[in-house]
Amino acid sequence: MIKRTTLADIAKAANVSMMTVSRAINNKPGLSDDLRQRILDLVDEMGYRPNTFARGLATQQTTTVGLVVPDNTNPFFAQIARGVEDAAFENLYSIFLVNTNEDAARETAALETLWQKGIDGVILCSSRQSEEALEYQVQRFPAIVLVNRELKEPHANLITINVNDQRSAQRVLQHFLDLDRKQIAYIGGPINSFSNQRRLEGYKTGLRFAEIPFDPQLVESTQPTTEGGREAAAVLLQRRPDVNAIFAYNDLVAVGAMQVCQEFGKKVPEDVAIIGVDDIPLATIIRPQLTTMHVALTNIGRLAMRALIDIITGEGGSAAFQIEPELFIRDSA
Amino acid sequence: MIKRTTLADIAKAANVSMMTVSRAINNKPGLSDDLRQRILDLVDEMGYRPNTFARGLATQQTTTVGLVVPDNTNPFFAQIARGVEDAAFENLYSIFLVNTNEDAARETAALETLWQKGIDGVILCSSRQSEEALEYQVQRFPAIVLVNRELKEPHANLITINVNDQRSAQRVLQHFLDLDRKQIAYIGGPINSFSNQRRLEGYKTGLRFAEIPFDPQLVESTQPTTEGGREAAAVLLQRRPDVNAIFAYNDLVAVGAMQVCQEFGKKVPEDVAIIGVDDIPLATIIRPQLTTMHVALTNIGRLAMRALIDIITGEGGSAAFQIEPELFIRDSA
DNA sequence: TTGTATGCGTTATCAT
DNA sequence: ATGATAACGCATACAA
Repeated sequence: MIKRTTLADIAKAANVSMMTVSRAINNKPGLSDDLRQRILDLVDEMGYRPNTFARGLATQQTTTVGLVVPDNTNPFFAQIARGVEDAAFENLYSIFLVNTNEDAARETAALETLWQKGIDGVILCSSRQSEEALEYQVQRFPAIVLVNRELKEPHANLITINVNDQRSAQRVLQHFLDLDRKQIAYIGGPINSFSNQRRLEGYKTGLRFAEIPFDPQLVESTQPTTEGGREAAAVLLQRRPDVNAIFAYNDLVAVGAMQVCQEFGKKVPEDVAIIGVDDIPLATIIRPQLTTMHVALTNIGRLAMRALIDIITGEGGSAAFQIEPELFIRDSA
Repeated sequence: MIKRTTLADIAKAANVSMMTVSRAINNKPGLSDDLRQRILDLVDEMGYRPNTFARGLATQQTTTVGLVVPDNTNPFFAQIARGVEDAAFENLYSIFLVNTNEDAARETAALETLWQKGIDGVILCSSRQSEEALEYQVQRFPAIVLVNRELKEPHANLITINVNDQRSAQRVLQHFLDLDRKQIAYIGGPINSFSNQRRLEGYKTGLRFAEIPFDPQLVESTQPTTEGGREAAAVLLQRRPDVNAIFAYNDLVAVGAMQVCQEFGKKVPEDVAIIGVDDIPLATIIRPQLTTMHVALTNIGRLAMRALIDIITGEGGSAAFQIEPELFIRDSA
């Protein structure tokens, strides 16, 4: 393996002090243009690259952030991660990726590990931590962006980004009612998921507007996966064969539900209309194409990363972004 | 923000030297059990956690590796990434995620950035670098695992993991022939992709075995996406309406091709049989379910990470793993 | 069993 | 304009 060239090597070769070299490569004033050029040439020639973490030790800035997601395999988070990574790359930041597997303990462990690295900030997606645990994390990290999660108290180093789940759910209900569907079921995600709770609220509010009594029999909870959607839909359809509309927690669940409906001999959308949330690529791949609440996932990722940088550089903080999804009407409803 | 507790803080509080504390937390011999316990208690109490990178500076080991993929949004790489991350987590390693967007220049830039961090190794997926460029990377990084790419020369700090694309393609052809299909098209991925070239070779070999002349008209190249599959299939079907079997570069392409076939009024698999590669989750979600060469993607990720650790710890290196895919017969062929 | 000196690669501070 | 020295947080080598 090639030995790394260090500042000291360049300094020796140029017959100057390390500080002069440091100034040269960091574009700081304090040396003649001639010398600077001579040093830069040498840097090029000897293939010198500053060690990020040695620099980080000295400056207390690592230009490195953590990205914590439940599962990078889930298209929802994959899209967000892509946005985060793109924005990070553009701003010369690097990202640590960690999966929590939807497990609060593993999430805590992940944050612990990240903290040990002295990174500049964290983007935490769909956190399962308790309010207090999160408060603690907000205190210890220099900067935090929470995606899909809120916190009661504002903090100068915290920005939250949330999809407007309530409105999203209400928009879905409205569309079902426009379609004259009244037996509207909600297949929700994990019960301890916050966005699930908000969507459930929106679902109830939507029903109230339409003066349809809330019926617990029309609500199921499940894992946010296709398989979860299948299981929940099967239970639901057995219990209430009269269902003619399903609002699914996300597109994955919606697709699972759609398949089970078809397997039960119900046509989509004629017999059962289905609407998902997120608009992941799968939504336009399956047939019938999924009507869904479109969320600009990659943009959320980019926004999250930029917000984090803003906090780090002291230009932001204490904001709460609301992302407004839009109903994309396709073929399933 | 809470001030970080350092070794020095603990040392002062315990009235011992930093070294004693260091020994205590690293489980090294050289101090009484009493003292060790007293220090550990203090560590707990004061919430001390060693700074990974400060430690890395001293030891030249960061327990951090880079994961370079074309696009973490692509289920293929998402699955691999998940395996890598899981294995990393289990072994207390952290991973930097970088997307290259299938762009060789961006890949080079990514590796440059990673190298600046002084990480312990890199897992490089589907590299688009030239042979020489890769040789250079192998020389500068302490450890490298190449997924989906080979190198002519072996290196002590290099391990490659490749799917047996040739055999994979031949198996597909064999299945088509069993089905009595003779007009077999190949919708390949990007022309500069190595696995694409190997699959094309396998396709040709398969034809030769069956004594079917190779017909360039039956080969198309495209992006490894559903959209790419759609475009290529449309061109193909227009040019050769007699096609009755399609071997697709991957499942995404296969699904796109399948849809276009259906839109052209061809039934799958009756009129056109289709087989993909990878067996991503989508393969079992769409209807008809996709017949495909199953590749244990998450396992590849885990294997890659473990191989990398083996090189780092000096227990491995200079190996070339071949992953044998298996034909999963479902409904599309 | 415990401590001291030194170095990892870089930057900040204060001199010159 | 340039350099010497200390500091970042930790570990290694060597003393005591």
